[in-house]
Amino acid sequence: MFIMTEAAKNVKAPRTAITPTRAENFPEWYQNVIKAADMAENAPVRGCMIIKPYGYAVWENIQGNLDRMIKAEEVQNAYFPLLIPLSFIAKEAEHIEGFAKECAVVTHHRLESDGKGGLVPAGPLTEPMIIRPTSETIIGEAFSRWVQSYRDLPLKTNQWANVMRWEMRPRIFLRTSEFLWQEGHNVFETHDDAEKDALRMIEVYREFYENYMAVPGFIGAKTPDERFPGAIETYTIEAFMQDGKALQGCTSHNLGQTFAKSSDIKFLDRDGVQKLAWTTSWGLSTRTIGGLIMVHADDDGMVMPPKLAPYQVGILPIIHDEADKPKIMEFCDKIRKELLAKGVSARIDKSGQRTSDMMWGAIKKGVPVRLEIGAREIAEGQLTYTRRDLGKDGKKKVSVDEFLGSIEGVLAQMQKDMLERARQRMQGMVIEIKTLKEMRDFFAAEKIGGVKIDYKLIQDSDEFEAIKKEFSVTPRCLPFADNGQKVIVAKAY
RNA sequence: CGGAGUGUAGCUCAGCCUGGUAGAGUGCUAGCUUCGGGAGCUAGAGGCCCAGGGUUCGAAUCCCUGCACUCCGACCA
Repeated sequence: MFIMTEAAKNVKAPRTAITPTRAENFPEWYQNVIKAADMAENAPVRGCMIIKPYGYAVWENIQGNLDRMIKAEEVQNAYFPLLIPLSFIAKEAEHIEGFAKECAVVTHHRLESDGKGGLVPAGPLTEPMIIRPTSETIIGEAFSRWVQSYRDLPLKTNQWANVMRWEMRPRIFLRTSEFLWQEGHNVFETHDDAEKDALRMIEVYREFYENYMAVPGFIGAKTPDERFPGAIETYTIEAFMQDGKALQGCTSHNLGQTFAKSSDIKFLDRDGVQKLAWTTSWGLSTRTIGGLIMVHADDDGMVMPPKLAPYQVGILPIIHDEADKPKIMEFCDKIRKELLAKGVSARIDKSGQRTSDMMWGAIKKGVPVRLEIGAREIAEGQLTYTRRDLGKDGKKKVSVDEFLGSIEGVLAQMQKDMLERARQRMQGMVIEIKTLKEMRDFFAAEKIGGVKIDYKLIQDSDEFEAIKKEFSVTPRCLPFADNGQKVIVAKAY
């Protein structure tokens, strides 16, 4: 090591791939990470996004893994229509009140020339349709026909679909008017079965969040005013982003008999009596990708957890001399095939860019492991690789056999380290307090994160209402870990 | 829906105050030298200056009216 002069420092001034940095301007940093990783862009329609191949690959990995976990719960996939007759949603008072403001309405079915080169809607519909903001009502209608006997229960159905909620203030991935999700809808004989199911599904999500996303969270129940319209219980995972705001990562609702009543889902029980069924619904959306970014990305861009990465190893051919190119590319391809045989996804950068551009491209995309292969590696039989989350100091040089033998372990370790790092950060962000005075001081000091407090202290409290309003914070959840006795309060996305 | 800001090259923006017909950086294309944590030179392609109206001999620039986007609130399962 040597001591750098001031001049040398300026030349080598630390430069982040993303500007501004997280500390400088978090919302702008977030958007730039997405742009730099080439994951998505805003669409011509306000509030809608185009998910680009690299971002969509993450969604496909979320789908693939979560779908397998959902099916393990004996749930079957189906598909229900995008358009819902207005009369369906009007059936349930509380539900409609929750969604009415956000509904897009289809009122016409035909376009005609206006004689001035434009088109105008003609053919008004006798009954307007809404574009589904969620599918409880239309699935309820089907279930009322499908469910006749206790023998038809439990009925467990999931759909992967797009939904639309007209948003006042869209943010890419986090809050878009159209988004992709899965929504599960289950029907049971009893309240207890439904309650167990709602709890079971939040547990499935917890496993998914921790094991695949490497994102920890506070798992618990929503306070009554934060519940899904029509639900008797809503369970959630509240994850904490690097700016200290909470993000509801998914939800699982015990809907009681609310929707069974409005959709008339009844079954003939063993005792010959017609009974109203009990339902649940549970969902996880593309919003989760926003959380993935805000939890893991750094000032150099995205950091992909290996299990959700579009490709886990980015192979960068280092070519100094054109004559070496065929040999190097052939070697890269050989390594790629060996990785694929082990179930490790890999991609060779064939862009022909300069080394540093390929390198930074992979960094910004958050490719878990970068593998540099040049004439040197081939000559020495060694491979040079770097874990994205450790930075350049984590660069390692090992033999080909050692690399192939250890890569799965390296990826697994990275996945584990990312979760652990996120967990440490989350724990440091939420402090336990005893009084509302402390809560006021905490938010007044603009501290990063949230607080945990005795739930009783915020119930029917005018001071808490005042704090909520003044600092725009909300109760996020009553963690299971505290048996519902305590509540987490924070700003939220 | 309120407050603020911004619409000019693929992207980031300057020019506008003080009207005279289009600029920079970056990216892109080609060539050469380079290349292992952000390289340099040369040449080139690329713009209905958000839209509509007005003022003017003349508007990216001044004045109206829209529209869109961004940020901050409100709202939000």
